[in-house]
Amino acid sequence: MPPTSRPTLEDVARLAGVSLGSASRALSIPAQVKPGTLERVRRAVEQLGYIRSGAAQALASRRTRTVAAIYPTLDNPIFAVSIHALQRTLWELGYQLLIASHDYKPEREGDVLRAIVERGVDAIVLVGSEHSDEVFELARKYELPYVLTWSFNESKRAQSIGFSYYEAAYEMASLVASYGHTRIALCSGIANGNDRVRARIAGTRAALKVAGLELRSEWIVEQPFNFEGGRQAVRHILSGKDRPTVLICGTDLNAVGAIDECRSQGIRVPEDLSITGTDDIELAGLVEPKLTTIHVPTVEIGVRAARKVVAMIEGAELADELPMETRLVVRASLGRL
Amino acid sequence: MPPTSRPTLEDVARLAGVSLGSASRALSIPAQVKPGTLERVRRAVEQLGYIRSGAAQALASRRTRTVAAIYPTLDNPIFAVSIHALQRTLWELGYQLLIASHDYKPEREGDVLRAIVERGVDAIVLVGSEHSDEVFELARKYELPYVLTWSFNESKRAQSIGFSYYEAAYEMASLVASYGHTRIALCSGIANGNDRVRARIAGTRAALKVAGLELRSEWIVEQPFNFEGGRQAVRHILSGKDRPTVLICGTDLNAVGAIDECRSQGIRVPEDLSITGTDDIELAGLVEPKLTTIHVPTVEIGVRAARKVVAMIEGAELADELPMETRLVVRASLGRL
DNA sequence: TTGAAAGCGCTAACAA
DNA sequence: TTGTTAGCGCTTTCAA
Repeated sequence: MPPTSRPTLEDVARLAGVSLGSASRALSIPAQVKPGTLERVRRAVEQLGYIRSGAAQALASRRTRTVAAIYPTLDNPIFAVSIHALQRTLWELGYQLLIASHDYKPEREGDVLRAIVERGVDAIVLVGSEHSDEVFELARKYELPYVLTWSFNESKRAQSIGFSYYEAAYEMASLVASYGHTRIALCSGIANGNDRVRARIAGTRAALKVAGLELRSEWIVEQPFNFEGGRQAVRHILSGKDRPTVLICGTDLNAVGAIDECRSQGIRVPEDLSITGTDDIELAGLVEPKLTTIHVPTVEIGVRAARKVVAMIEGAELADELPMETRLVVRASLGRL
Repeated sequence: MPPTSRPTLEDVARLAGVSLGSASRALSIPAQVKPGTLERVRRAVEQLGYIRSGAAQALASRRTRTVAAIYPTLDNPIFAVSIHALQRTLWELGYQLLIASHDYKPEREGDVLRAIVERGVDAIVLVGSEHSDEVFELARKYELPYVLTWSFNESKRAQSIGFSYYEAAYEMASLVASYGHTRIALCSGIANGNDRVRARIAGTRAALKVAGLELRSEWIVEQPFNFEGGRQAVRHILSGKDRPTVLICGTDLNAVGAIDECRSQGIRVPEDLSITGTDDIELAGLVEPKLTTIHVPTVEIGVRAARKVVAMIEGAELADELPMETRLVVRASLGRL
């Protein structure tokens, strides 16, 4: 017979014949409670099917045991995989994940964060290192620990878990140059409010400069990170009178879309146009031709972000993070000239 | 100068020169407050940078304005897209999304739900109609409204938002039979604890029966819903002495994996083996050959689940749901015999 | 190790 | 329309 309304800790204490305080301690700090008492509380909990009230607990303890994450979007596979790892790891550590997105509209992030703060969380996970002042102020004001993910930054002011987009882009551009390409286009993603995109452009440009090459501004194509963005990029570079021999894409999604557009326009990859990606999603090894890309530690970012953020909440000693490794994956979509 | 600690409603009331009650009402039910009072409260809120405490609000009002969703996994694109829509719609309706997964281990779902109930949410979104008794009991005991998504079921006992997997599978199998295939294999997904998979098998079998065909048990391959599962399915059906002429896949992910395996084994699609998918993810139109598949209302499921669940929370009148439409998408991967 | 009691910050019923 | 006040269910001193 379940009681008509949700049992409270007081019900548990009464049934167990102990005080409210002891019942609370039995659940939260069992080490401070005699085995006998513990056992009686345990039995009462079981008998009543008691479940703590998170709201009351949160109000009294000022801890919610939940972490919020704000992503640009949830439906990019790179984020979906990482979010999955984040959620699993948080779960193992005893935390829940509250999730939100701003659809690549950085200006909305403040509102989203405000709603989340109102809801109550112990810490937040953000993507990238560029956020509005409002975001950082809110975090400071409410003493919310946060970790910046995906892009690693040296600055000691914030914890970050990720890799250097600059370095990754530099490596790819160097590889492309070493294959003899001189006319190089970049499908970079949309730079506004996105530090990763800007780092990618800068890294690409730097590597080309070392090779004595130039990244022409008309060949930097800003497109969303999806298949269609890749298609558009191909259309764009084909519309000029001069044509590049390679298109470096900021995500594999763009690259796959670009390959598809080439196929429908009868352009051979890599013979007529080489295409490279970034991320090394599973699909990269499945398309024809297989994608030359950069492997990034998608799952590991989720796992480490979870651990880091929990460590911050719990006031643990924080090891200094190092930038994570990326790795060129050379496959057929990049040809030699 | 931000105050040293988070301002409370009492601080707001004091600054505005009104009572705590009025301040609360100004925020929650502004219609019951005089414009002048409202304005003073509004200014005090702004001046203090006040943000409500969700925990206190939840404790006093017994509402968290949070909805939980439990998915098998977050990194299947079909779920990622739907979750994104769910989150967006909930956000528009003023609710936050707490998200969890059980990695296709239905037996873990009870534990996950327990933790969520403890955390406190106003309602839950579940995938499929098959759940452990524990799940339904928990929902009942804590009077948690829930909606079952993806698979539509007639039963009036629960609200569901989705389509008929049986019908969808039936249509696909009918199409396949009408193309002259008689030796038909099915990569179904893993049936244990998954009503959608079982409905798919039943629907396929029923359609074939009408066509005078049989679905051989050795050609029902249970594999996870990912690329590798599709690859394995191809290996499996090639290992028998008798070979099917078509492989119907339960997800496009399987189908794409299957196509890839065929390519690496030198099997032509659809000449040597036809392959069909389910879901009509964006990728389905990008692979070679393009996938014959079933379009399912991925985004719409997320949107309607959000609306339904909020309606239930807010005690609104619930319209009867109808099964959602699916649609065959015929492309090149299915050949005629 | 335990019990008593004072909040945590808000909502909602009631009275004015 | 507003103010007053009693909780919501827990944690956490403090004393015993």
